[in-house]
Amino acid sequence: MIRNSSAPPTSWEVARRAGVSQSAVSRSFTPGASISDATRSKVMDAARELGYRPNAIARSLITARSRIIAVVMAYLENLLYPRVLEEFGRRFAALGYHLLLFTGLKDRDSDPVFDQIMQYRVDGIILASTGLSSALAEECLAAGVPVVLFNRTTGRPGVCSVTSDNFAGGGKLARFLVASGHRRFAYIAGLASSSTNRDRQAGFAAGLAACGLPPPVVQVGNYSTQEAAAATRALMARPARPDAIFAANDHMAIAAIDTIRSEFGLSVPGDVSVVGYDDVGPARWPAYAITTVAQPVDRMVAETVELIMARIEDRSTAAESRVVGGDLIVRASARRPPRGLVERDGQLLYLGDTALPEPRETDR
Amino acid sequence: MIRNSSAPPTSWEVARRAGVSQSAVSRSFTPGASISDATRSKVMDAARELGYRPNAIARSLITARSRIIAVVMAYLENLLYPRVLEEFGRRFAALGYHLLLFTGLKDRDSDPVFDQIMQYRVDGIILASTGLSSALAEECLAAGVPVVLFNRTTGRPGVCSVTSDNFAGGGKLARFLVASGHRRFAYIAGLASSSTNRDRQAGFAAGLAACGLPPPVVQVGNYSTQEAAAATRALMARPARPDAIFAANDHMAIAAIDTIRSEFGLSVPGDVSVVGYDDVGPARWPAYAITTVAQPVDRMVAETVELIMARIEDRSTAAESRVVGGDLIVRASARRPPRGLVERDGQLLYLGDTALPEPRETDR
DNA sequence: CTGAAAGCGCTTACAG
DNA sequence: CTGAAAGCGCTTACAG
Repeated sequence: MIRNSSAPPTSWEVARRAGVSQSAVSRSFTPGASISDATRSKVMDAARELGYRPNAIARSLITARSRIIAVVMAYLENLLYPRVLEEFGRRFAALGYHLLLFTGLKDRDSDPVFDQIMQYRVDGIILASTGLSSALAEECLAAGVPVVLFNRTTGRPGVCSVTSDNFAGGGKLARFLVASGHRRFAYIAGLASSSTNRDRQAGFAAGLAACGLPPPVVQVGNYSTQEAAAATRALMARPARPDAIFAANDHMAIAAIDTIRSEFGLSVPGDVSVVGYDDVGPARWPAYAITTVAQPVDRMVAETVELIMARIEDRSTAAESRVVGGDLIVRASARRPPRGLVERDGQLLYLGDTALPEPRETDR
Repeated sequence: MIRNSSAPPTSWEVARRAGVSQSAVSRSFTPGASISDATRSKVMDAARELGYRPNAIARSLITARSRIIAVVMAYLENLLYPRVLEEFGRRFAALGYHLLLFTGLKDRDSDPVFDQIMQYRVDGIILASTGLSSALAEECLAAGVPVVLFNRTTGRPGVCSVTSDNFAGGGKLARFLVASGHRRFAYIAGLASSSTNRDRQAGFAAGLAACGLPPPVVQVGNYSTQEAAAATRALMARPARPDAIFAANDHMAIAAIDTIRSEFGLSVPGDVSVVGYDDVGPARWPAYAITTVAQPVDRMVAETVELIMARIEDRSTAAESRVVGGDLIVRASARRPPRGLVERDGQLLYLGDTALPEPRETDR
């Protein structure tokens, strides 16, 4: 590999060495371009000798396609998101797209972040774990850049989103806990600004209502370990201690279980049942064994990629909200109901009890 | 905001609207460029009206600086890496740099990944969690792109790296366990190709040797939950069951603890002590409370950023390997020694026992 | 199939 | 301080 300077070689240098035009070099690296085998192989030889790689930046400029997708994922502490990120990495790599990651941001102003994203002329934007979702989505819409909200929705129509069926999931958990004989229900809420949190809570309350029960006592955990622990303390200090706690995600359910066991010396599920949402890795660890509603990450990522790619192909494609279902996976953090359990693929699922009423969206 | 077409406005359009030259527009967006306040404010007004943002792609092409850093992080399952990623995001954003993330890759060939990275003409590369480190580092070196290995080293001199002092950490754990009266030592190894794993093991063995003890029994866990569980089973099935297990990282220590408790019905640390490495979030969860050596993530990230930026400024800067120390944090997963414990910042640390010999690098 | 040429949207000497 | 112009490294009609 011969290199005359420290700068990477250009298509002109390859052209000179191969004895062809610069256009021929470009065509050799463009799948489907009209070029003879003989020319292409001369070019490829020269390219190899020089260590040439097409400059994606220059290509982006002329084609107005960067093949870069911005992913905004402010917080990675909840293991759901790292898993999601890996899956996005895999899928987009297979399509020849790359990920520009915006993480570790404090939730202040959305404008600077958005400016950065737009300056790189990304082909699409995925908004996952961020308090900025709504504001950013708004700006993307105005700028005409394809955007998909992942694991959240916004009131604004015209914005694509992919979520699991949080309302139904909350309802399933309510019926599961009622069927297991619990009587005093509590909910540890996530961020108030999160649609996912609101839907889970609404579904939970609707599920209880359908069974003739009042809404749960609510304490706010804001998806944070510290705040969820504090919320648990507040709940456990009540005169009428709850016997079933639904934490808006597994990450907070872990904090709740730890707090109940280590600070109150009580047993989970002996004294109080705790259920979560997501089915992240630690939910499966024997120390927690959380009964939870699974979010089908692979499926959700696949749908998101599909929505983004369709809108990159054709920007006028109408907005769409995809909702995918998730199973209630029964483990050991909550007392179990006498019936309705089914084993599938080595996992115990709760499919419901026909004796119990099913809440509907209209109950919301 | 007026927009005539769907394409974002260019500096020419801003120039026309502001009644100045295109150069003036460019200068208005270049900090330190020579431009009058009057002209700049005319330009800024026009830019705001049109929704103009400089095209970073075009800028990159002409300046030969993309302000993009590639981060290769194949696996995010170990929570250390998401935390590291967030910190990189924060620090590079503050410097006006962006992260192109390569994750979710299977460890096959390094070439395709490297090709992708190079096509975007990134200004620097950080190689963190990947089996491809050595091969990729080699290619970066050949291509003259600044590269820093994070949490690993390569035999090759000339490659920058940032690690914690894994050898010393392994030694500290050995002395800690010896001082606590353990006699039968085991090591659950990470990937054989990982320098971090090798250093921890070497330090552990050297620490034991300095106390006149033989090397630990070794089973390989390859940093995987499944394999670490299998390794634990193999260790616990031995006639002379170990009374102290050092898992090469916390992620595997968790699997070991779960396996010992749930499959063997034994107590940690009552029947067997388990120690780890990293001090990731779950190590602090009461259910595990892992005694572990902390990796000072913020410090390691800061050093990495410093190394990368210095080499972006001046490519001829000589390679450097930075090693930062980490404390042994004492929690409840291992029996404690009678002395040498000190409380600092609300954490219990093991500072060593002067009665015990300290292993040295030369013992390796 | 091939090459000469225009142009993507900027930055930056250069001359005034 | 300002503008005209060259040029970054490509893609892609256009003409042959």
